Amino acid sequence: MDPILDGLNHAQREAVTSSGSILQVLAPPGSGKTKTLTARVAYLLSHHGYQPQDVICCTFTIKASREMRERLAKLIGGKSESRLILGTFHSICRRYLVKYGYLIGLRRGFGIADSDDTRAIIRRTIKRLKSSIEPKAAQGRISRHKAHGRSPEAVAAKAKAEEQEIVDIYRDYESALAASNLLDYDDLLLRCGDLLREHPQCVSNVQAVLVDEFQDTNIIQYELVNLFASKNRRITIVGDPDQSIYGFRSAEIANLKRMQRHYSNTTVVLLSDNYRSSASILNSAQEVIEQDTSRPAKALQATHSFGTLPVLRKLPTPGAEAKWMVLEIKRCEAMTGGLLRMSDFAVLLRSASLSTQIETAFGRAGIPYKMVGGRKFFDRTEVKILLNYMRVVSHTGHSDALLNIVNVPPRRIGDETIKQLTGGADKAKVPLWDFIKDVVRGRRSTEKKLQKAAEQGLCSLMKLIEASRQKLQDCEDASAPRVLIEFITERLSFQEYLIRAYPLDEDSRWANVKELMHQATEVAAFEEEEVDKEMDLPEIEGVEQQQAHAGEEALTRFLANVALATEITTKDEEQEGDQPKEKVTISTIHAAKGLEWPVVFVPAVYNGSIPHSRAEVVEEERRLLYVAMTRAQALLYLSLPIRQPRLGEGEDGSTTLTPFLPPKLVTNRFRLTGPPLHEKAVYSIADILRRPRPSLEDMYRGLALLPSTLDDRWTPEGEEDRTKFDGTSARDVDEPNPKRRRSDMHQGPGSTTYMSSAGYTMNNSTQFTVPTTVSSGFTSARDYITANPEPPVESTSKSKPPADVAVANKPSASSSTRKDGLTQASISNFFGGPGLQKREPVIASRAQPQPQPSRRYGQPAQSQYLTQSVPPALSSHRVQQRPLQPSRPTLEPTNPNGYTWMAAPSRPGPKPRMSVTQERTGNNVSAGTAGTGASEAKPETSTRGFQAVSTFHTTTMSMVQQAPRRTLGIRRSMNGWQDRMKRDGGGHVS
DNA sequence: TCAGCTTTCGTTTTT
DNA sequence: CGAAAGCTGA
Ligand SMILES: Nc1ncnc2c1ncn2[C@@H]1O[C@H](COP(=O)(O)OP(=O)(O)OP(=O)(O)O)[C@@H](O)[C@H]1O
Repeated sequence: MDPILDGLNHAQREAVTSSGSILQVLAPPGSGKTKTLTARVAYLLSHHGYQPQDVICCTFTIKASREMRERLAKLIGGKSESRLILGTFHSICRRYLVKYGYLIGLRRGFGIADSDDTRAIIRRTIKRLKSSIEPKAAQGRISRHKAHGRSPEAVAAKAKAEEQEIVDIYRDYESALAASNLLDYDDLLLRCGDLLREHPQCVSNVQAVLVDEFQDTNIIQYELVNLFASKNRRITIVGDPDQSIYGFRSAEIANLKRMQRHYSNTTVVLLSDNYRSSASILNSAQEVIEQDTSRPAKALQATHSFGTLPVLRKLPTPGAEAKWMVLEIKRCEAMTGGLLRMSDFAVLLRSASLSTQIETAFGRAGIPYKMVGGRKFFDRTEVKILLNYMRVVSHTGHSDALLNIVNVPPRRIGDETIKQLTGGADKAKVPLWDFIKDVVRGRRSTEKKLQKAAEQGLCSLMKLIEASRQKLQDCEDASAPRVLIEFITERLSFQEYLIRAYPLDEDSRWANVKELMHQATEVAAFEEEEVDKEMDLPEIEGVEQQQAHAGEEALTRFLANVALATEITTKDEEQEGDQPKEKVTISTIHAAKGLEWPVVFVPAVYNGSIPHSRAEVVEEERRLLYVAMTRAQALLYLSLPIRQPRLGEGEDGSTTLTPFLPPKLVTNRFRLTGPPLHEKAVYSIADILRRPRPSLEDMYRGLALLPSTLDDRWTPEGEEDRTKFDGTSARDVDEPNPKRRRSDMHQGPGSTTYMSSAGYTMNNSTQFTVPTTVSSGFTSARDYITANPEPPVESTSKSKPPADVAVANKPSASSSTRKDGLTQASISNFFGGPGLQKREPVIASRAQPQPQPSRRYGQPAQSQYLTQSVPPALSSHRVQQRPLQPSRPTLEPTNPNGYTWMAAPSRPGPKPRMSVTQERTGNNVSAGTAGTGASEAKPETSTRGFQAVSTFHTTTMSMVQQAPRRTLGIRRSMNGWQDRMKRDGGGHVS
């Protein structure tokens, strides 16, 4: 068998081997589109005899390109993958323009205008034109025009009155770019289109063109695809309309249809098997996307088991939300016996700005993370300064870069001087730099005489730039970027400057400078390794421009890479051990496109965040949530703070759950707290990840460090669980809730205050008083447990105690050396005991006839039964007997389109129904919009009384802090939580 | 006129 | 919190 087709299913193979010249692979997330595309590249090379340099493959991000190159290296080997023309549209276009741009009159050594340049230029012209348009808005509209290929003239032609202003700015902006020899992101595509239209011979070698994530291409990119393929007309694209999330950047889903219309011989292959996510995750995501009624129904079939039901968690505040993630990550890590590592977790955000609280919480908890997307390394001011120096050195006509550094570090060149200089340069119609040079040399003068100090400053700047340019001339290899950075930092006494300017964090800023140097070095090394990184086309007489000067070339390329880079490609930062960095990923949803993680958190799913308050198209926001959810393989956590202080001015800051998660969907497809992670749940995770199941011993091992084996630090309604505190704790909560405070004052500590903030039934409230009252008096968990060997009777009968509570309450707990009553024995019970290990394969593959939410196994009673060696089937029977009264219609695990349950189509009967019932009762909270926390009164009891009990072991331990500077150790006071909160709130530590 | 300080405002998503 | 505008002493 052809190794290329290994591990592909029938439909995938069909796509890979299709003889169709125009091929569209349309498929839902996780169906192996990228895998298929990669295989097709390999297939075309090996079976059609195409040369790698004759194949163009466009991915959406640089990261995706890298990954594909790596995958191909494994698939075909022989280094031929390095000759592929593979990259983002922008980087491929840049390569063509570097080689052939002169054919369309492009000046050599052009730079790329990043969004800062763009913004600066637009701001300047708006000021000059005295326009009242927001720079941001102007920028967006100009880019939109460009992305549709509309020149200023074209816009002007049919512009309405108010558009006229934009046209002026647009024109001005274009000429400013030209003056600085800059191309912006849109220009890269546009000009490359121009080039290939006028000189198709540049791509006359191209045999095949492949595009990933085609649903996110814009019109220009679509045209580019056609131009690339103009010789051989062999195009393969993969995409998924449901995952189109770049409409704000003028991406058009319609390109799919457009292509079908354009090429009547288009072959369309649909894939429907999902290999990534558990069926329960898929179900919920599917229901989200199906709310879009304009969308045609699509087949989507899970190949994995039902797995663990996704979580929709409510928490008091964003800060609590972040802490909750910390706890859940630690809980998952500790309870899965080494199955999950830090790099298996991802936090996906609608906006990068949401990351701050998460980052601080992770930092305090010692959870290693990396932030991708959002604020970029190359955007940091200190880095930016050096880069701008390099840009000026590389091309002195780059006036914007020059303006950015002309007075950094301070050279006594202020607003007035700058006004004189730019005004003079404008008048003389020469570039700013030339004008400055002339002024310094006394060949020209400004209207008003410059101050002496300013002139001196200009003089020293000129000397520096000239010296740097000389340095560059002398450096004739790829090390130029690094040499220059070093030279400039040296000459500027940059480190001293940083110390002076940023006394608070000069060290981290200097570290960034070091990192920049490192980046420059890496680029150099990279170049030497892969000389043929830039493709060469021996084609026609289109001779590439003489490489001019290797040093200059390396410099422009470095700067271009910086402008096009999303994140730094640091191979192995923080050495600190030979381990490859194990880190949680924090990312924007956009940047997570195409990726997958075993465990995914999507915080802040409230109205205003997603859909974003400024979003133009709600459907796109829904797709965004869909994309985020479908990144998860085994565990999916959505969450929201019920109060967001910064939101809504005079309001109480309460949030509303995103409309994309209507109550019915939440009730049916989500649980409200993190799942119990007992043996079977863990096995199911392992199976979905296709990893070996951890041993029970390993699973026990981590437990000692956990404050709780359950997600019970907050109530399912998202309030502080008062049983975790004594009465004074309100102020220890990171974001004190004013309401809560007030009620504290009225009712005094230690009482049942917290009920006032949640609409519990009386029935429940009587239960609450027990633990709450006790908590202020008892001295140790064990005391309490021995004093109350059994939970309150009604609770046992009416509610379902969390699994580990049942365990913790067993008398055997008293033998524990732990004060929380968690013994090895009880832990073992929790997991069902070693004896049970082999009893059932558990939810495994699609062959498994009964899709049951795995959390069923986590039901409290269950673990008790398990300890008694009752087979799961039986225990579920027992569970069903419990007096459950779901207040809502019990749902079939329905699935309108009939695909969600296909993982086990054979017997959908009563079983699933029962499981869903359990879901409901397990989390008896209002599934409705998260409002003020008023939950519906429900007949069934809550687990409150038990949470209190479980609290007792919870409170005794606090997490072990790994990071040395983060203090803490194992804490055994009854105030574990409380102390921790204090610390967490208080920040600094030893 | 410059530099440094305080104040204010607003905060999507990305190549 | 970071950028940008405003204010004030040198
Ligand atoms: N035939 C298969 N058998 C087993 N696993 C597969 C198969 N095809 C794909 N996978 C796995 O499914 C996961 C998703 O694959 P891939 O990333 O290619 O999907 P995708 O359709 O591109 O997803 P997205 O649309 O989210 O980008 C990967 O882990 C991949 O290894």
